[in-house]
Amino acid sequence: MDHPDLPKPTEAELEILQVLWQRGPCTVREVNDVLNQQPRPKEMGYTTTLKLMQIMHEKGLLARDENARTHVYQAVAPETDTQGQLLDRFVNTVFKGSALKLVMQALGKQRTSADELKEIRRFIDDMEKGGGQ
Amino acid sequence: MDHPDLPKPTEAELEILQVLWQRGPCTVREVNDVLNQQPRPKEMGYTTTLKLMQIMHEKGLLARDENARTHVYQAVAPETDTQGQLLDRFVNTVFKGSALKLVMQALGKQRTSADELKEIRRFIDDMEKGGGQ
DNA sequence: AATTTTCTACGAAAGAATTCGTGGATGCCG
DNA sequence: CGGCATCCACGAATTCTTTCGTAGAAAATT
Repeated sequence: MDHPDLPKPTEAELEILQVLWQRGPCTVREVNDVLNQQPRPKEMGYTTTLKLMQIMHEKGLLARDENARTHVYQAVAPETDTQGQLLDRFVNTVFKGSALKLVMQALGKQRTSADELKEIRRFIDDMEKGGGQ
Repeated sequence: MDHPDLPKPTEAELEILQVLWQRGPCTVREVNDVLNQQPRPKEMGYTTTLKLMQIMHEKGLLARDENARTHVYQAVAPETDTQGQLLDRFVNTVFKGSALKLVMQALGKQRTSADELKEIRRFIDDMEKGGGQ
């Protein structure tokens, strides 16, 4: 445990992280291309992406390899860690801390497939046996 | 269906909504007091709360009764609607649309009580019987 | 009736997050 | 070599959010 704990990524930063998590280390060009392929309100300029990634690097969100002229970036924190952190925050601010309410809304809202429901049930079984409390 | 769809509330706005959802129609003074009772990084000034609630009113997030000199505000959208909207957004941006992943993280991360787990199980049972698909 | 308190309105300041233009360096191609 | 494309750095402009000071009207207090 020696993380100088990373700041909460902003919306735009999160989009970039998604790309890096999904595709592994990338150049700014790659990230920018991917972002602009996927549907978005407004095209994102190259220098915008660049600037964002530079800031993220300063903040410690991204590591980069500067050996080649074209730098290669990658996410520092693994996806699930960040998801967990954001989820905590979200549950607290939107559901006043009740994970239960959140889960029920999530299950109710999206039409969850029978398979998924089964999987969740299995998951609950495991929790009750194993790691309870 | 005639909502001019409400904008996504900001963090600060969400705090105000929480108060209004919990306590029903309130004056600015009440909301401000409640906010300052509950633990927060920095005391919120009265005019700050006022301004925020005025803006929320302009945006259509709050309705207000201006009959008395002291206006009374209330949330336009019910809590669960807003939670649902934010949840959708959140699932999409953070979990790439997989409600399943979100649920599993939520259950795994927070230590969920046995009672809560039971309740969720019951909920799943209902879903499988009733509203599935 | 004069003072003090409580309210709204308004606008501007302060802060964050995002977008973009420009300049200089490096590599590539003719 | 000379132009052209690509990259990084930097700083400024823009936009969104939050905070606050001030002013004037209405109510309450003395």
